[in-house]
Amino acid sequence: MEDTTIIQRVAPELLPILELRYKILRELLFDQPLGRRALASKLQLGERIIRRELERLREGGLVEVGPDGVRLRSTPIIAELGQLVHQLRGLRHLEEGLARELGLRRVVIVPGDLDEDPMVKKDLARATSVYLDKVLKDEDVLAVTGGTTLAEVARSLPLFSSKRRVIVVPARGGLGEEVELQANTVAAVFARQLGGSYRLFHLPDDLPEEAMHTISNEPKVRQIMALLRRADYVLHGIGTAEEMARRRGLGPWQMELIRKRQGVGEAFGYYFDRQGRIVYSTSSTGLRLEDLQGIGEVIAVGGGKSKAEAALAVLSSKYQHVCITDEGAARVMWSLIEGDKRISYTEGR
Amino acid sequence: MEDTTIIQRVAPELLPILELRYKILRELLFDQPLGRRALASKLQLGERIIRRELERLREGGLVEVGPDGVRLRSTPIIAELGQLVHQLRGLRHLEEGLARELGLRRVVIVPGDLDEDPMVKKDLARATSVYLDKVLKDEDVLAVTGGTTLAEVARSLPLFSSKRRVIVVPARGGLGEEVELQANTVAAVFARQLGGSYRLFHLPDDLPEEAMHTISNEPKVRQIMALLRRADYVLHGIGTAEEMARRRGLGPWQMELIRKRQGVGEAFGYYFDRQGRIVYSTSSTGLRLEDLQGIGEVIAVGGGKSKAEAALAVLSSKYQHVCITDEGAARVMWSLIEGDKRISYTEGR
DNA sequence: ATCCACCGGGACGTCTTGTGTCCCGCATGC
DNA sequence: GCATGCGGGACACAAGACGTCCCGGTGGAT
Repeated sequence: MEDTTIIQRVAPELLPILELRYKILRELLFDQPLGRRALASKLQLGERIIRRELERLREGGLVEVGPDGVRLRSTPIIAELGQLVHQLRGLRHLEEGLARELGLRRVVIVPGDLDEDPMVKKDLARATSVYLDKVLKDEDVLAVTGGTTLAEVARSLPLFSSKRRVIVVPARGGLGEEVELQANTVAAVFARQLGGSYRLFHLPDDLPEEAMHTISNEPKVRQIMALLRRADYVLHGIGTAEEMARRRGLGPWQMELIRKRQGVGEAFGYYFDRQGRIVYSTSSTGLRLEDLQGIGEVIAVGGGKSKAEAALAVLSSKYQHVCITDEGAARVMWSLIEGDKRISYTEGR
Repeated sequence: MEDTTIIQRVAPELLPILELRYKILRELLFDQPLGRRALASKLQLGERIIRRELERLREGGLVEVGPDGVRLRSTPIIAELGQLVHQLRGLRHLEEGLARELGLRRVVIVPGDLDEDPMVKKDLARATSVYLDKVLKDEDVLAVTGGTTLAEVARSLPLFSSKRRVIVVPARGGLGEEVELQANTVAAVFARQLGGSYRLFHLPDDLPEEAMHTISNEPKVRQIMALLRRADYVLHGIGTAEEMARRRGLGPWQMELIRKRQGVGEAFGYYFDRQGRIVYSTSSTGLRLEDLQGIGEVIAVGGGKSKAEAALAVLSSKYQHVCITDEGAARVMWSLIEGDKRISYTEGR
């Protein structure tokens, strides 16, 4: 295991420290001597912060301080520090790049590839719980879908630092899958692990539209729908169009249509092409896509190279705010984005 | 340059953090689950400290916390962390080992070997100024000898974080060397750099004993001697017996006597063998060896493989409290100590 | 020679974080 | 049922971080 990997796991707080000092040293590489007010201004940092950091850099023999400002004492180490920072940042670059390209608030990437290592699902789950632990507050409403990833997330919730009195609601109805993977069950496990409460949704997710209309007038259903629409957080898995079409029991002509229209990703019964455009939809009970616009934060979770295209499709729909994925999927997404840019550039010439 | 070397220079504060976390994880390797009060007790640390560290280790996925205590989640990383800590400690082990073996309060080692790289003298000087910066207070009295190393130290004093109103006194008289290397000059440069004051010692260091007696009754000389005897710190260089005998102008029969008696190191006109026993002495003006016993802290500075034996001789005399040296000298000192131990062991059987 | 701009160092008040210590409810073993 | 150890919560106090301002020094421009 690389030293940088150990440090990332054991003392991740080193990175911001090194980043800051590298920033200062690099600035001095371009222009020296500089005073700390000038450095503070250039780097948009507090004067006191710069003073503290310069003190430490001086103690380490990297700079010397004179009446006219600060000078470097050792320049070769700066490039090597830059490389170290880059290594420690590791997936941080990719996280930030994808967040920027996809217009997301946050991307969290765990090492590995779910396609190659099933244990990565546990890491995805752990990262999701850590994230939720940071954002969830008492009395928040959390809507969750089903599926294997979210079931694993639910099992990981003991990682929470403290009980949280949230209301957990299934974001969709049952899909005829194993009871353990249904949104109802996931919601119940979530709630129990968090010390909160939950509401159940005793409906299938694939009713005919007429029945859907009739049932949506039921008071209980309206109540759950109202709760769902004001959820603070929605947590949902990412599926490929093909996989989800099969799970929803779509017929061959429907699947052919989706394929023909190049649908690759699915969420909430909607099928998206690579650009995030809806190419097909099935009615579904529970939250609909347009309901997501009123949600505080929509978190998509999923990993594995094979799901990268689906993830990109779903995320390009601009309904999500946060994505938690693995390195395998992230790298493929990045390549696809880069490829898209090259095509756009070629088309523009 | 190794990553660990970069970290040592740019963010040395990482080491105590990793050491602490390694300590906790290693304890759990032996015995788990453990509660934080038990860990606090075993490791002699505050309960709140342990709680904070466990929180971070939990966030990093290294441990999991249950109602019955803390368990490890990932054991292979612990051995690797141990190796990383060992690497980061670098010369710290040698510093602590030598301090222990020589009964010193502190040993400071800078990388490199003065015999191979003259720049190491600058590093020795820098380390000495950093050390003095930490210990010197206003109104302290500092006695300094001469020589090239201390002249370099004097030039390095701008590294001090703030002016210090200390009184600097030459610890000995002139030796007929270049004026720049004389204790008087070194003292003056020290004082000027520190913003303090200094006293001069207008005497040669190698007067005949009768003249020494006569002059020691002079009021001015008595005054300086009184000041020297109550010095808070003495800073002196380390010389080989041969080199110093030559500088002091000793005759061939005297040098032969020192050699015959296996004198290898010299300080304050005293010549020591490997065990720190005095094998010869010349009268000298200024501080005498026995005066050192009343000094708060005696700091010896010197480096280079070729001086290791001399350093060991001087330090074995038990007059010093702190030693600042380089890695070249330190490693040879360590080997000599280990060799002494083997000889003692063999002789004991 | 004077003025101005920038420098480092000093310092103070406020805010944030760290730490020691204690307590509560839970779980387990006897 | 009791004792012991657990994690989590919380509070008071201590320590450190930070923002902000000021002073004297330095050097360049006029």
